[in-house]
Parts: sequence; structure tokens; C-alpha cells
Amino acid sequence: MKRISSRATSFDVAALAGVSQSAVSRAFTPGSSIAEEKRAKVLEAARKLNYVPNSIASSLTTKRTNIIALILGNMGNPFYVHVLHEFSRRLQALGRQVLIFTVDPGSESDEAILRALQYQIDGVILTAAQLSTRMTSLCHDRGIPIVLFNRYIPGSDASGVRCDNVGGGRLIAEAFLAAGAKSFAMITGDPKGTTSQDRVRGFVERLMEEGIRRSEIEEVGGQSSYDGAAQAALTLFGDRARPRPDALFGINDIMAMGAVDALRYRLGLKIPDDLMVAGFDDIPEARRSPYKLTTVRQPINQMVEQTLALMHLDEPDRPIERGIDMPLASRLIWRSTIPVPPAYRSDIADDAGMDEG
Amino acid sequence: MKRISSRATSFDVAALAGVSQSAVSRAFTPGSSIAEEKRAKVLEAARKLNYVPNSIASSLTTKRTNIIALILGNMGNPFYVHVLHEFSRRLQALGRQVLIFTVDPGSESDEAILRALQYQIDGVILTAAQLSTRMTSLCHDRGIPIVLFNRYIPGSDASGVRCDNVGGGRLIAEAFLAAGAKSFAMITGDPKGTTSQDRVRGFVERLMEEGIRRSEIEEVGGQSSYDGAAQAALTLFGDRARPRPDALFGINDIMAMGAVDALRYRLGLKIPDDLMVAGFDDIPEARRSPYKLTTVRQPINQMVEQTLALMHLDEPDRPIERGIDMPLASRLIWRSTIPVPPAYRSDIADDAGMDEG
DNA sequence: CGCGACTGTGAATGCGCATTCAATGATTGC
DNA sequence: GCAATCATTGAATGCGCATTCACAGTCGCG
Repeated sequence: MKRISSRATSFDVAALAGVSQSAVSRAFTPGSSIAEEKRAKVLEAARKLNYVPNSIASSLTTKRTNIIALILGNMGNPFYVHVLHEFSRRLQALGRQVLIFTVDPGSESDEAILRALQYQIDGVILTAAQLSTRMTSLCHDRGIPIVLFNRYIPGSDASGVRCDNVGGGRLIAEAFLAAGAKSFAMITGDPKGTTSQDRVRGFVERLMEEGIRRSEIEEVGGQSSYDGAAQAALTLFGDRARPRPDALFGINDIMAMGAVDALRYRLGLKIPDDLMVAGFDDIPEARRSPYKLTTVRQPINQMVEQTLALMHLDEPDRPIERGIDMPLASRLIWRSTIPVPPAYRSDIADDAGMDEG
Repeated sequence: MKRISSRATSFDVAALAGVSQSAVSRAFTPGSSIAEEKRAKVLEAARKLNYVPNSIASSLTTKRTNIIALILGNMGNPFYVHVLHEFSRRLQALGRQVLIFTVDPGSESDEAILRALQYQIDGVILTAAQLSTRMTSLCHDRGIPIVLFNRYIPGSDASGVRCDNVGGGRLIAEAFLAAGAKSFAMITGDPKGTTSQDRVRGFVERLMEEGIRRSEIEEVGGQSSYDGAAQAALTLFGDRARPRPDALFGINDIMAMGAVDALRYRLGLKIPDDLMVAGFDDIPEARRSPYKLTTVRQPINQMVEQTLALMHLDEPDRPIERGIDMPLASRLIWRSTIPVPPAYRSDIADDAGMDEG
């Protein structure tokens, strides 16, 4: 059998149903003017022919493909996997589909956007990747909304959705201080990403308010992955000669998890007895028994919701909002990697009943 | 600014370059007959106009969209996330993109395939979901290859790619037996999936060869997730009155991990001292220190490779191979959740240097 | 020097559908 | 009962591009 075989077209259906091609098109277009009886006849004929409307052809006239490009920079971080899942679910419910573009973490996404543009996508969601202003205007000039997820780009026209990373960093510092920590370390991620930068900034800012000098806060950058963080933890804490910081901030949960495992299993440290640790994101994995990570929760659902709102897919003619950046509130989740000070006892996370889904 | 704004077309470019629209088309089609000098002129004009070829329009004539549908049934299992990542990378390298369809685990994927068909995708990869034969022929009739990944459907025309799950189940049983286990339990997943069924079958088969009766092998089904398995582990082992099996087979790694954590942290059991555990898949997470799961490795790269080969995207006119099902060999990875018998000492996994990527 | 074999080119066509337009019959309001 | 509205309908058109076709130069080889 030939690969390009007989796919019935709307004309074929029209012929079988004894109506015009217009009628077939109307039968499949909700809200268009067609007699119920005729529509039934058309659908019946379509069924007989195994007719499936060609949405590629239709988007040629409608200018809408119902495809959203999702540019993913770091699938190794479960946070983005959950984001992907959530977008896929929500967009499918809205009659849209997600077209995936993966790029190397931290690298330019220009090439991916160019490819996306060829598919005439209705919108772009960008996670974990850089973006040139040229690409932003390329999209905007065509009326295609582009939303930066979990990041922003200073001076960029593109709108972004994120949580208050600076505030979250402060919350972590606050928690460490409340638990009595005196010396601090950080494992940071992509130095070009505003997300990592902001978390560091809030964290450091708060510590400096307590008279701690920036130079006293040890920092090691790693690849934004479990293994990268494990490596970084070893370089930070592996040297027995140096005094050991008693609080470690992992810039995101997956890195904090890598650090925790390295500290425990490679260096034999007890957490939080020898050393307290915090993460950021509150990915489902952070709740699991081996970790019980104290962390800052990102409001993923709200963030997804706001992203969809910014794209206003149902009102394609509305002008695109430029440069919007309203950080959502983040919240500290107390678990077991920081000793809980009495004042916070009532805040301890009750993870029972929370399903990973 | 209007949402539908000026996207330059090949005619605009042609006008600016002083050539025909055909020439523009040729300039962007590798291997077509056009003078190098003219091509340069066209590209220059295209650059000036920010022209991006409309691949939607072109696929109307070429009948190829370069889009592959990936139907995902269980994003909660990291195994499928790695699969997604791998397909995305490989397909992008081949100039294709992945369109995501998520369905509820274990549910029918017919509706998703119908939606995929509307996008005139060039191929379908199906993971973790059921499939009716009607959909298979719908795809095949249109010359669209459909490959079942990590499963097969008995009597179906669709080809599949998977590893030898029966053999893998046997390997697990073998390992338990070699380590001296006498009583056995299983936590199984989707009862409709051949993957779970086959692993169980191989496992049970091997045990029965040793004179163990099927009825002696305890079994609890759970949702195919970390939490589902944790729950199942509690119902299996939570009852102190009953004698405790000394070997537990988690039908995949994520479930084995859920079980391990529940056993350790909820029931205070030591692994492998009180109880040995094995998983299946060898996801990167299984290597991590808290788990060090003894498991069966699925050859993901080979499986992806074979899937692409079955779709032979570059030879669209070649007839589609029907009902192919050649299980790939799987391999036992010894880690720490089963005591390693002397005979297997040399097989212990050396995970150093293996990066999660 | 001459004729077939090529290469490069533009005009024209069609891919499958949504939409516009004008026409039809049906229904309503007064 | 008559004009005015309304709901349906099909023919025709165009979306942006690849491809076919016919034609004009070019080249090679005898």
C-alpha cells in the first residue's frame, strides 16, 4: 500500500452527502449556520469515509494553528517536567496542542523560535533559556505572544511569569537565621538566569542585613542538575581543613537533593544536625521521605494560569501586553532539613494526602 | 498593533528580490535547481523582510508536516520523561518536531490519535495507553506509521518496540533466588498493560520453576506512581500479623522507589537486610544514593533508535511494516537492594561517571 | 559548426479548507 | 396579507507554497 493514500477531503464528504463543500465545512465548525438535519447527514457521510478534517489546511485560512510552542531548556529538572505536564493538560482542555522544542540549558533559544515560527504557532512559552530582543520583536510583529516562564529578561519587551524569587531567597535566609545558623553556603545554577540570580540576591541581601558579609558566604556554581549539585557539594564541603558552613542553600530542589545525597552518603554528614539545607521550587520529589526538603513553593498552577491569561488565545486581536512582570508570592514550606524553631512549629508542612498526580 | 500583522510571504520576497515566487520557494528548498547567485539575492531580500517560510502552507502541497505525535500516558513516571526527552532530541536533529498529547494513564488513546490525525502528523509514537485496532487502521490507511513504545498489543497491526519484559522478570526472580529469598511479593501497575503483565509473567514463571506456587506470591496492584506504590507497600507489609515476604518486586523503578521509601520510613524496615527489593527500567533516579536500586535496564537508546527506524520518515513511500515486535535484550543491574551473591560480585554496577544528562 | 542534453527560470495550477457573497426560501411583524 | 427580516445554502475565492510545464539559454561532444 502506498504511504500517501486516500484521505477523504471535505469534497468527498460533500459528494457522498449530496451537499456542497461549504456545508461540510460548516458541519464541523461549531456555531456556524447550518440546519441540524443537514449537519447530521454530513457527519454520517464523514463517518463512512473516515473523514478527519485537515486542520493544517484550515489554519491556512484562519491564521490559527492552535499549536503552542513550549521551549524547554532543562528537562533534567523535574520542575520543568511538571510545568510541561500542566501546560499540556490545560492547553489540551482549551483545544490547543503543545509543540516541544528542547534546547541546551542556558543557551540561546533563537534558533528554536525561528523553527517555531515556521509552524505558525499561536504562542510561545519559554522556559530556561536565553532570548534575544530580535526574536521578541519578530514574534510580536507577527502578533504572536511570547511569555517567559520562571524568568524575566531585563529591558525585554517580552512579558514574563514568575514567583518572587528575591523574596523567596529572603525567606530561606530568614529560616536559616531563625534556626540559628551562623555561616552560610550556596550552590547556584545558571549564572545567566535571572531566577538563580534573584534567589541569590534575596538570600544574600537578608543575610547582609544581619551583618554578614557577602565574602563570608561561600558559593559554588554547578550545572543545574542533580549531579552538578552533588559535585558542587563535594567541592564545598569535602575539604576537612576548612571550617564547615552550617547552612546550605541549594538554588533549586533538584540541586538541593543532589547536595543532600552527596553530603549524607559521600561525606557522612547528618542533616539537619551537622548542617541545614534548603531548596527552592517545592517539586513533588522534595516531599519524599529521604529528603523532606525545607523549601520555597512556587505556585505553579497560578503561574500557568497567568501565562495563559497573558497569551489570551481566545482574543487573538487584542494587542499583546509588553514587558509585564508581576512576581507572584512564594511561600516557605517547613520540612525536615532545617530544625524548626518554636515560632514556626505551626507552619510545618502536612504533606499527607497531597498526591503527586 | 494588530495581532494578525504583516508576515511577509514568498511573493513579497520575490517582489523585493526581483524574481518569481518560484525562485523564492527554490531558494529555501535544498537540492532544488536554482543559481547560487540568485539564491543569495533571495535570501538577502528574505532577511530584509524578516521572512520566515510558512511550513504549514508548504505541507499542504508536500503532504508532510515534519511533526511527530507523541502520546504520553504517564508523565509521573520519569521513565517516560526520559523517553520524551530522547525522542525530542533525536527528532529535532532530523528536522522534525514533537507534538505532545497527554492522556490519562491506561485510558484509551483513540481520541488523542484522532486529534493528532487532524494535524496531519507524519507518525505516531504511543506510550502507556491503550489503542483500538480501528485507530491503527485509520493511521495505516493514511500511510501514517504508528509505533507502540514499551508495549505491544496482541493481534494488533501496529508495530511495537520494547525490551524483553518476560526475560527481565525472570532476571529479577533469578536474582532474588540467588540471594536466598524464600517468599515473594509484587507491586504491579496497569493491569491492562502488557508491560506489567509480561514482567509479572516472567517473574512468576521463574519462581514456579523452583516449585513456588503462584498463590504464594503476594500481589498488590497500585496506580503506576510513586505514591500508588507507597500505598501498596503499606497494605502488603503493614500487617504485622502476617509473615513478611522477604523479596519485593516493584514492577517499575518509580514504584519500587515509592515502596522502598514507605518500607523504610513508615515501617522501619531495613533494605536489603529485612527485605530485598528490585525495580525495573533503570531510570537515572534509581542510581541515586538513597535508593541504589537493583533493577533491569531498558535499552532506551536502542529502543528510540528502533522506533525511528520503524517509522522510516525519510522513505515515506515505503510500505509500513505491520505487527513487528522484536523484544530487545534487557540486563540486570546489581546495586544495593538485593544482597549480591558471590557469583555476581563482578556484575555490580559502576555508576561513577554516568551522568544523568 | 550543429544538435541533443542540461540547467535555470517563471507562469500557472492545486493542495483542503473557511469565508464571503448573493440568492433562496421561510418566517415574522404589523 | 405584504414587506421586511432571518436562517440556510452553494459558488467562488484565496490562504502561502511546491511543483509541473514549457521555454530560453548553455554546454558538450562529435
